[in-house]
Order: sequence, then C-alpha cells, then structure tokens
Amino acid sequence: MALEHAILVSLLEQPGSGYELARRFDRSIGRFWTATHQQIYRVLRRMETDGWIAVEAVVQDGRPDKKVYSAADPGRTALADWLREPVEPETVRHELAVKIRAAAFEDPALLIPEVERHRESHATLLARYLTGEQRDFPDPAALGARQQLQHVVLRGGIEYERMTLAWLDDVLATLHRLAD
Amino acid sequence: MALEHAILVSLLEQPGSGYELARRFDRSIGRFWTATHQQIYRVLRRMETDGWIAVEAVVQDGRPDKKVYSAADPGRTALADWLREPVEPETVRHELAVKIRAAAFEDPALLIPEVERHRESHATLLARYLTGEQRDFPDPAALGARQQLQHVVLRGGIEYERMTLAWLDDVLATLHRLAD
DNA sequence: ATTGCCTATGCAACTCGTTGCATAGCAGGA
DNA sequence: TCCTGCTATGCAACGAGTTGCATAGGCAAT
Repeated sequence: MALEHAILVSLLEQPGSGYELARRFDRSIGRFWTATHQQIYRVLRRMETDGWIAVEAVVQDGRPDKKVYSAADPGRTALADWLREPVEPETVRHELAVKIRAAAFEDPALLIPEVERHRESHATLLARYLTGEQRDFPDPAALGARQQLQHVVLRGGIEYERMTLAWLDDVLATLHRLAD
Repeated sequence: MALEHAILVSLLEQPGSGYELARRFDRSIGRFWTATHQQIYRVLRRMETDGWIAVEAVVQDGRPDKKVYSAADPGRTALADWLREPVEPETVRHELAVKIRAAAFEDPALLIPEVERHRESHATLLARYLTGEQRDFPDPAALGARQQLQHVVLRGGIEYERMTLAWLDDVLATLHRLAD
C-alpha cells in the first residue's frame, strides 16, 4: 500500500491539512497516485493513531478550523523501510484500450469522438505540465536534490502524455481507415 | 466498471473457461486490464445470472471438467451501450514515482538497484511485445478490422514500454548525478 | 434574497480487488 | 516415491476505493 507513503512524502515536502492534501492529490501528486478526500481523511486518522504523523489544530477566522498534519519520526522510519523494500512494476488500467478492442464487434467509427475527447484531455494536461515545468524548474542546472527528483518525475508525466498523444493519433488514423 | 466488458470482449474474440480467461488476462489483455482468477470467477457468475453470457459444461478426460462461457445477445447489447458511453481518461498509479520523490528524504542512491530492476522488467516486456507483434501481425497491410484494432492496442503497449525505458534511464542518470 | 461555490471534516454503505486456503486428479522429474 | 506443478473452480475474510450525504460558515455574483 502506497497511499500512506504518498501522504508522508507530501507532508515531508510541506505539512498540511487533509483538505490541502486532497487538493495536492488533485494536482501534482495525483499525476501518479490518485486519492479522494475520504481515503485521505481515513488514512490520516490511522497514521495519527500509529504515531506516523503529528497533528496541530489551527483556528482560522473566516473559515473552518483545520488540523495541520506533519510527518513524525516513526513515519520517517516507516518511509525509509518502505524505500528499501522492492515494489512491483506498475500496472496500467486502460479502459479505452478495452473499448478499442470492443469496437471490432460494433461500428469502429463510433469510437472516433470518444478518442478525440481523450486526445484533447491529454493535450490539455501536457500543456499544464509544460507550463508547470517552466514555472517550477526554469533553470534545471541550479536545482537542489529534492527539486531534481521532483523534476524527473514531472518529466515522466510529460513523456507519458506525449507518448499517449502520438498513440491516440495512431488510433484515430486506424479508426478512420476502418471507417472508409 | 470495465471488467465485465473486458471479459465480454475476450469471450467474443474467443469463448473460454474462467481459467482460460485468467490466463489471457495474465498475458494479452492484462497489458491494459489486470484481474485475478477470483475476480474473474465472481464476475462470470454475475454475468451468467444477468444473462450476458451462456455457459456450457465440457467434460474433459485427464483433467478437471470446465465451464466454457460465450457472449450472449444481452451481453453484446450491454457492450454496445457501454461503447456509446464516455469513459474517463485513465489514471496512472505509479508507486515508483512516489518512491522517487520519497528518496529526497533518504539516500537517493538507495533507489538505484530498484530502478534497475524495473528497467529490466520493462525491457523484458518490450521484447515480448515485439516478438508477439512479429508473430501475430507479420504483414500489417493484410489485416482484418479486428486484427488492426488489436494491433493498434499492442502498438500502444510497445510505445508505453519504450517511453518508460527512456524515462527510467533519465531517472537513473539523475540518481547517479545526486550520488556523486 | 437566493443561489452557488469554497473551505474543512466526517459517517455510512457499498463495490472492487487481494490473499490465503481448499479440493482434486494427472503428469513429470529427482 | 515424493514433490512439484498444471488444470480447474471456489469459499471466506479482509483491505482498498467510491459514492452519496451531512454539517457549517463565508464569499461573490445575480
């Protein structure tokens, strides 16, 4: 299970509340690990009981109070242990690929708008990544270790989106060929 | 939920038992949709109750009897309906990426053997895909619709593995730089 | 004024997915 | 001969993840 560890990393990078974590998961971390606020709140409570994280109640005015979490020593130890354990290579779950094979038993042209939608959403994401790269890593030569590691993960996201866009073009060409 | 649909596609391509489906999911379909035999048996029973698939008991000698499933009309209809519904763009769950960001809080060099293991496993998979492509699609110009769609999905897998390999090299270079 | 959105946390119920185990006959090798 | 491994199906229990809903104050726009 990596949700605990993803949360720990996020809290080490920057302490925050469950709500803030949920938003980070919607943005940066969610590129490679998704989680809803429900999951996050539940896991935070478990991690707190286990002593992995410390909590501090923060009174705000104009908005609801929040609980700011930060990584505690046992959490860091757990993270270090996990880093030493091998993890399985990731598995992909690609619903669109199922659909493409399914299209052989229906009209393949039916899929064209769907693939185009996907293409657009990947193009948008790629554009966001590239903007973020410009903003956060303008001078790659002058980065600390943490930034270099964040950057290489972002480059992975960028290359994934580029590859996916090219593949979706390939898919569209195939579907058009079959529709003629 | 796409497991039902993935199973339907697989049964349309070729009827088979739960066991055979599980093996197909380990090989070809598992590239983009994984499932254990437990999940498959459970879903098959549900699909049978719903009338999506038909079952025929086959007595074998020298090995246990099996139940051979095939797609029924209501299943085909359900698949056609699903094809017309939009699906969400896939989400990636990349544990290694979490580890890479976590490495900033430990010794980054620790990750090198792990990344190399992943690199090797992706290289092996790519080799298998390429061999399979040679075997199943030797003459891309002479393929029917079904084969063309299967082929474009396989090309997606191939490009994914190529991209991942290049990225893992990038990660290794970054880790080595940080270790100096 | 009302509507809708944002911050912030949480419960309850559900489905999906994993893990460990069980059965059972047959084949092949040490 | 025993052990391992393959075919074939399944139960039981658990853990992960999703969905719908609830509360509650503040802010901005219509």
